[in-house]
Amino acid sequence: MNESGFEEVLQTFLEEIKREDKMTEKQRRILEASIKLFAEKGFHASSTSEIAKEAGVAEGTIFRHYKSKKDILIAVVAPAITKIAVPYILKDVRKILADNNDRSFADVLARLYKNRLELIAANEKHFRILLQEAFFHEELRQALLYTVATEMKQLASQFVLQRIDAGELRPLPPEVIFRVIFSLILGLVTFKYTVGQEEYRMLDEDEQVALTMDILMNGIARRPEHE
Amino acid sequence: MNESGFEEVLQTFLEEIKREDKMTEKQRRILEASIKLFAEKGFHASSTSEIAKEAGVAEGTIFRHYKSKKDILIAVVAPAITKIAVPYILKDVRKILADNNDRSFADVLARLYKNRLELIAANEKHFRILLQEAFFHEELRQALLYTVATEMKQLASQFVLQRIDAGELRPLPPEVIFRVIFSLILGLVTFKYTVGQEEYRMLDEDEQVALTMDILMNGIARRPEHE
DNA sequence: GTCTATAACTCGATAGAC
DNA sequence: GTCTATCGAGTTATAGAC
Repeated sequence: MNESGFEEVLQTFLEEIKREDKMTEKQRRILEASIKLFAEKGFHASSTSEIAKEAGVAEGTIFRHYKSKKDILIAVVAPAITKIAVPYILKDVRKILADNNDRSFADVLARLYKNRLELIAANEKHFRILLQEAFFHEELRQALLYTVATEMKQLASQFVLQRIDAGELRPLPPEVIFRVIFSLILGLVTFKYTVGQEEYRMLDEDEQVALTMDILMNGIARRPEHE
Repeated sequence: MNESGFEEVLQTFLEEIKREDKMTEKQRRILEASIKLFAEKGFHASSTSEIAKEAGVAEGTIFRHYKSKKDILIAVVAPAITKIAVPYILKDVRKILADNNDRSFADVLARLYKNRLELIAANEKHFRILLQEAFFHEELRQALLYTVATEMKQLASQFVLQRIDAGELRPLPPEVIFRVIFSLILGLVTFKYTVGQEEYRMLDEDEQVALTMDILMNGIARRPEHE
């Protein structure tokens, strides 16, 4: 899974634009260069002169098409997020949830967790920048949240409800279950990329995921044995 | 709890410095102004001229004491984090873990969660900036992590081990339990401040905490009834 | 309080398409 | 000729630096 990296998806996106839009050649190159530079170094660290140079156009040309630098961001990067980043982020989730109806909930989730960790490891730099920019710019935050969060929640809730109906899970509010599942992956990622080095290596990643799944399914409370 | 806000703790810190340190009056004022401005608007948004103005010194004076703006950040703000922010963040945690030895684990945790949500709600702006700057500057990230994370983990692990020994919790690796507990509060906070408005209000905060505790203690798996 | 660099942004000149 | 996309030197502001 994740055979196609971010760059390839981006390429497809750019070809689509070329085909369908009535942009000039230069305008397309500005757009392309902006996405590239913003994704590489972030919005703030990319100057308009760099964008111009990368796109092979004069700096003035940029402002003929976009009235400010922020305009490039919201007019160009926000759609790119919803059209590139979001499908890319969700692609595997759909596949994993759809293809594994016969597996146990814990098993599906373990796959999902490992896949998320792989996805982030493979695109660490892009995630950093996306996170950083989302922190700064309300427009991008919304582009991300109202697509990724909403859709992921929907996918997960549906899956959870199925499993509740099947008697595999306790009948808890699905949005709470989703939040807990999401929290645990968020925590795994956070620990991996912050405290990371020292203690994270004490247990390997698979063990961390397995133990987390165990706690998610069974809780941490000791309970009286059955017999 | 949390009677004393961030500003008061800062004040105490500044008075201490005045008393004990052999800094010049101007140097102290630069430090004071830097912390104030960085905490208010963040590092990037605060210019050296603003700092100079706020401190009532010439801009040149700043560069006599610190060779660059980033120097101010790591030489002045990093210590301030470990001396102000960290004790402030940990204060209530200590109290809650120490004062509640007779209560159930779930009960203590629920108190802790509610307290953390209160702490963040009361200092939302400062947390935002701290998070943002930690994201950018390795030095601050370390100042935070290697004090907050380490100490909090130690406090929590100790508490968890007690409860494992007492037979209240399953004998799982305490660092994993800590990570899960931490993840869940991180998730609660993240949801509150992002997707927040819509669905978070469907269940009130106390209910969210209670359900999260329930899942943490008992898991989400349906199990055969005892009888 | 001056200096230098660099950021975002402007605008008159230009040149090829029709 | 005119129109429109383009160029790029120049403007203004503000940063950090000393």
